[in-house]
Amino acid sequence: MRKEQVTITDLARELNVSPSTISRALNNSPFISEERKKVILDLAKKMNYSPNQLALSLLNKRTKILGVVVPEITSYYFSTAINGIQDKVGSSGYKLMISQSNESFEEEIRLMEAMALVRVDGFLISPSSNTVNFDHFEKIKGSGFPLVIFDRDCLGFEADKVVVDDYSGAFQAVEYLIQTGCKRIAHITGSANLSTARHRKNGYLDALIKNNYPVLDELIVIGDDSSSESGVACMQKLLDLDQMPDAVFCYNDAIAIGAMSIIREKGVQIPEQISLVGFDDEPYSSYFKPSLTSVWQPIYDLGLLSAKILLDNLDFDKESAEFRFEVLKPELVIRESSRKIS
Amino acid sequence: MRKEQVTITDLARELNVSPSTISRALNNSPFISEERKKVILDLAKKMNYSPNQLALSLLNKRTKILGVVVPEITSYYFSTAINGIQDKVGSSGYKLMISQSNESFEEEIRLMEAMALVRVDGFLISPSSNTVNFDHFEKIKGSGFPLVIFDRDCLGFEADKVVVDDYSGAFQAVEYLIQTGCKRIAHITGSANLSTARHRKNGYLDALIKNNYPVLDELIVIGDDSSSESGVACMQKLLDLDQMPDAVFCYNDAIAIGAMSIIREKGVQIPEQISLVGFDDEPYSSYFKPSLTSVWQPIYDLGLLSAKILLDNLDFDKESAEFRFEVLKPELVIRESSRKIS
DNA sequence: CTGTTAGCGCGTTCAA
DNA sequence: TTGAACGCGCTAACAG
Repeated sequence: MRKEQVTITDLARELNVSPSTISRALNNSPFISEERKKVILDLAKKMNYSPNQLALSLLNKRTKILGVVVPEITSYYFSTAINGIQDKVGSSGYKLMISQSNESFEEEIRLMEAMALVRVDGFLISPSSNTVNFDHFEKIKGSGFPLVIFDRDCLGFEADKVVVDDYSGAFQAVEYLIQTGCKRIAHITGSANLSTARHRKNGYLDALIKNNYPVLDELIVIGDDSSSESGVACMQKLLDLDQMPDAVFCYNDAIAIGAMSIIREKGVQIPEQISLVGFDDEPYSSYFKPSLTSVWQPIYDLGLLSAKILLDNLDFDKESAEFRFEVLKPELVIRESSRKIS
Repeated sequence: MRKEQVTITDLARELNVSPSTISRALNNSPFISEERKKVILDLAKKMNYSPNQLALSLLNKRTKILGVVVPEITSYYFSTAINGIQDKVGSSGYKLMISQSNESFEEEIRLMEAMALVRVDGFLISPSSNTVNFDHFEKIKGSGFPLVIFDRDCLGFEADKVVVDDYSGAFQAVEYLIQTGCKRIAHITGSANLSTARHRKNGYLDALIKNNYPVLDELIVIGDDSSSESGVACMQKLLDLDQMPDAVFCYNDAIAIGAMSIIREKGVQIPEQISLVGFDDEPYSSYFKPSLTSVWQPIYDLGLLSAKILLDNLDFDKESAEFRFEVLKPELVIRESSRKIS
């Protein structure tokens, strides 16, 4: 059976004083005698009293809870970002309400509405890949909830945003492939609805163009999702071309790992015949054989900074200050799956 | 600036009726005329009214929030369990407050206390590897919070528990190694404080004993943690022995992956010279070269079932019913890193 | 220094 | 059918 909690009224009755006196003692107000305070504090401890945050939240209109919505929690990427978020807000006494949209637009709306009802103090959102309009964000923002968008940008929606410079990461990677002498560089891209996928693809395209490489449609493939299985399927297509590519830049490591397995299966040598580059630099990527060249992202810092910005906005209500747009720099990590610069 | 929320009082004033009438309309009580109800509902929608869960929680003494504490959210293992939990409770309108202890005992206590203050309706806990006593669990339980322990058992603490049969998984794996002709089977174990590590080690030991294999201390190594880096270090020790093992059963896949890399580096063949078996069956494990033989765990189901049990306990206050102890069965997945049965 | 009053937003008595 | 009163647990304003 649920035990009744001890309230200040209980303490007050026990000591024959008023609840406010108890309250004062508990919050060490100056307007109370030391001896009384001591007695009250002792009793509180003895009776195992703890304040009811619900009542306080109702009173203060702040819950000290932050809402976090990510596409999926099972990915190394987003769980690391959450890691950064928690490390930032934990010390300030904020708790996290976390949910995953599973890349569903409707679910994202549902989750945010539920969190709004709980009166979270603010939102940290990484939109789903199927989020096609931002009415729900506007509504949340319009209701006065501070909101920070992270990792995935939403064009046309104004808010504080923290993202990684995917374009630059992709550009670096592809230019590196060019420098190592690769001639036919393919790209396995992600959902066109993802800002990250678009930017990485643009980085790929611009690196080709800048170096006077032709852009060949047959060398750009898109899979059903961003999984290793999809990587296998996409790579299969590339291997089946009349002329195989001699390098593949993948949207992420999962795809690259899938690609690696099918390349190996076909007896094609990495990196001698095909150079392979991923994106994300997941922990296991350095343990593959050959170890995977990839673009490392400051994803923990991304979580940290997003949380910091949200906390800043919580402190003083900003009326219409300009929004922050922070871009973090990724870094190419060169390993064995790509050729060396000759 | 934070916008004031619309309350039933606002609606009442607008319509010149009492707040209770509004309340009745909103909760479609039978004691209200249809026309009034319609007017009120329309206005509520127009004014964008939404009920304040805080006030309701205070009144009902239930928040519809569940507290989840895991050692680390960044692991595939725990994030998948959380996945199962959310899928189970989401449809019932429960929200999740999730935190990671980072394997810290003190942090675990702190987090649970914070959640208790928020008055979560119940707890789903996977204890940290440094949780040496269960006073905090007893306290939480004593305060009337329903509590389910999952994945990692805590001996001596009575509660509903859902775990995986690590012993059986390990036993299966090692017996399989024996069947394939391995003679010197080593084990890289995890922190002795983890029930999972103890059970897997016992499974290893018993499989040896049952098959009249000697138990050799030099073949059992323990690392600093359960990471791939640790796997490298532990495997190094095994390779440095006068007589190298011909099989290694690892506490988890991360360790096995590390071990695999150093084995390969030394030019030792897998599985011809050394068979390698992991535990967890992480998504990437099948993509390694050679692909990793591992013990798959029903971790999503573990989350699902834990959540189900917690929800069951929430419905009707059980006074002193016996606790449930659910054990899920793991499965050996045979791949290329181990020899075949001849 | 201390007690009383009021109210955060809501649902549930009880009376009308 | 409706409204007034009350209370969930707490703090702040006011009065002593």
